[in-house]
Amino acid sequence: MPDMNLSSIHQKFVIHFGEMGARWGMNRTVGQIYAVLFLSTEALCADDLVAALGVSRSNVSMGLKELQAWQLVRLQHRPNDRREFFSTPSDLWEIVRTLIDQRKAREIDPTLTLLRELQLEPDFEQSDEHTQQRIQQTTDMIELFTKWYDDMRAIDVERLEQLLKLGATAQKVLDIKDKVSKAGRQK
Amino acid sequence: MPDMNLSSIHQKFVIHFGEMGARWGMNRTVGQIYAVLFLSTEALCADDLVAALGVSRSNVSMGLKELQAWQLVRLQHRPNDRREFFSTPSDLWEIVRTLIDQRKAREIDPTLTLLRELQLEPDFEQSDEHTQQRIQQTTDMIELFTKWYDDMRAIDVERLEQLLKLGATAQKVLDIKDKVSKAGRQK
DNA sequence: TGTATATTTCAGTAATTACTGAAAATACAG
DNA sequence: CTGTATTTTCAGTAATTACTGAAATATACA
Repeated sequence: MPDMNLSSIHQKFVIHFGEMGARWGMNRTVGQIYAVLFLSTEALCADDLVAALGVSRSNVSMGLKELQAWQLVRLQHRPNDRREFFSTPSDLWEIVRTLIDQRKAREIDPTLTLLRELQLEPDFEQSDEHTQQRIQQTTDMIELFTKWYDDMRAIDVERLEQLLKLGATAQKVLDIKDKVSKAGRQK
Repeated sequence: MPDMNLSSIHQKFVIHFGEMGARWGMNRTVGQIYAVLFLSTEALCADDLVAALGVSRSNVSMGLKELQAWQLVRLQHRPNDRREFFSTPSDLWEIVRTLIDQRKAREIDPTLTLLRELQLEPDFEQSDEHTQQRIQQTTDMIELFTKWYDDMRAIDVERLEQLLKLGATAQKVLDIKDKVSKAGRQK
């Protein structure tokens, strides 16, 4: 990182998210571009990012393309300026949702597709019990998680936050519900 | 993949998890080793994996080391046999928990540490409002998720499964709880 | 249309990561 | 100890991925 005319805080944040980005299927530069945009008060153009990060213009261009593919950045224009300016959604929940959606689409969904295909193959029934079980278990678990996630996606942020905060307490509430319905059935 | 004397089902599964492994901070071979162990009825030794995957002995050795670091495989010995045999936990929930724990420890926890450090820096107060907010928001969100996950970790699998299956329904139950407690307060 | 500005593409190169084979270390039975 | 089976280490190499600069393309508008 040669340049980086960023404050100490920004610099540390950007470097960290560069490293993290690398673990998340993006690369360091992509992570860093995102971090700069995330902390920036206003939308930035490609050259701003070149200045901030000290990487080549073409690298920034490719990085922005990738971030657009992930739907993690917004593109906007200014009057009398033909440059493109980029920003991140101000709502962090939206960012997190997008991230999960994208990773789900790239990793979970193809896996689920494969697992279902395997179960339909003629060989499947002939494979050993254990293999069948493993594939079934995995399918079931992914379906459980994805259905749950779809549900969570649908409810509004405030309630979702409430629900997450409750954590294990929720379980206690459900126990009560359970007892009540059992009692109902016994009548 | 030269060798692979695996059934068609196993082969497809193994190749897929190899590709996925690569996106998950492991590499292809590590993913493939894991997949073979996951589907195997019995524990396997390093040479079994060499035979199954057609990669070098040293590659398998390194892969197994990494899987042990992730705590994703179990090591066991057989009487009158010096070799080490490896297997995966039979309980898929345990595997998933380990995976989440490990990724949390490698990605989330260091990020949280950094964010907290940034907030303690003298520069923090001087940075612009937006930056402060972003860092605060991110910290809060990570804390929300990690606390929720800790809660979920603590409850037993059966109830967790029940809770996940409820999904958005849980929210309705909580609404009722909410109304009840409000009514109580009004008394 | 031409020109200035902005963005993208891409071949070449740099950097990183993965893999191998050979040698070294370890474990253990006799 | 000695010999043998097993695992690990590591230097060298292969493969992959990231990055750059230059050229090509696109865009706006005079």
